[in-house]
Amino acid sequence: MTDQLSRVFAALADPTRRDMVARLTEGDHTVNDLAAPYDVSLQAVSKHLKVLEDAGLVTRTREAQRRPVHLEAEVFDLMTKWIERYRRQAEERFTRLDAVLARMQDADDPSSTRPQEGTAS
Amino acid sequence: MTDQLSRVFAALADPTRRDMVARLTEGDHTVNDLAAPYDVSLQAVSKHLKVLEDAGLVTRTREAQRRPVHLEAEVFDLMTKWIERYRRQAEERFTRLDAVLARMQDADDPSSTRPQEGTAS
DNA sequence: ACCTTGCTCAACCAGATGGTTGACAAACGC
DNA sequence: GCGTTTGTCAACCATCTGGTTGAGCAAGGT
Repeated sequence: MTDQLSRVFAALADPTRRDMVARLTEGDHTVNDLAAPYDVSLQAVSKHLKVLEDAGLVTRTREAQRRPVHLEAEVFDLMTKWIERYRRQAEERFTRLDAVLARMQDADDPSSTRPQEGTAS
Repeated sequence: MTDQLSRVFAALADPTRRDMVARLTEGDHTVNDLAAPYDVSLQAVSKHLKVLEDAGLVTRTREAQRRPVHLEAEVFDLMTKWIERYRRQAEERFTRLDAVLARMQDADDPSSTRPQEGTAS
């Protein structure tokens, strides 16, 4: 699971991490700040942040003794591109299938007026 | 990890499964058919399909002794919605931040370049 | 100087994941 | 009926994951 796309999907497969990302859209947060709503140790949150960081979804800088976490929203595009590509492809196929079904029904239907000949050669 | 969104993300975090989904956009495939390109046992592929099925990305029907696998592309919307929602939010904040920075620069003397993110109302 | 705050690293643990092999079921071809 | 094709189920195994606690480090506050 070395490629980034896999890491991004894996990172967002966890509800806690998704919630963190959601909250980071409001703006940067410190680790303690992020950890507050969850009923887990600070270390667990730190681990979650490492996962998000390795996926490229987040960066951590330094500011005094605090380490503000910043969302890198561009990575979303990676996913969106993948998803949209295949969804579009699936939809196109679906449309083509509809066309095929329509033609089949046309050819099959005894009451059809059959205004055209068979498959054009 | 019981919610569907988590299962969908987790399912797509594996390159083999993503490739399967990609190939299924061309149309339904049998399990053997799907397994062909990969250097793993048929059982492993069967497991991958179970993961995709549990995520709602795929359905398996029966047709003679074959079990054609069918892609359920609507589930993509679940992800797209989540992603787009937060990406939009992040971008909006980004825009607001730009506005704030512009105002700061306007108010401050150009020489003063403190990178302070003080509580702007 | 010393304590507190904010956070990470290391070690450990239970459970999930992704792979294997072996057995078996279900439907067709003969 | 019998074997073949197609695929699943079960058991096992190594590794990854998400959690824990304990130790420690870096930067301010006093």
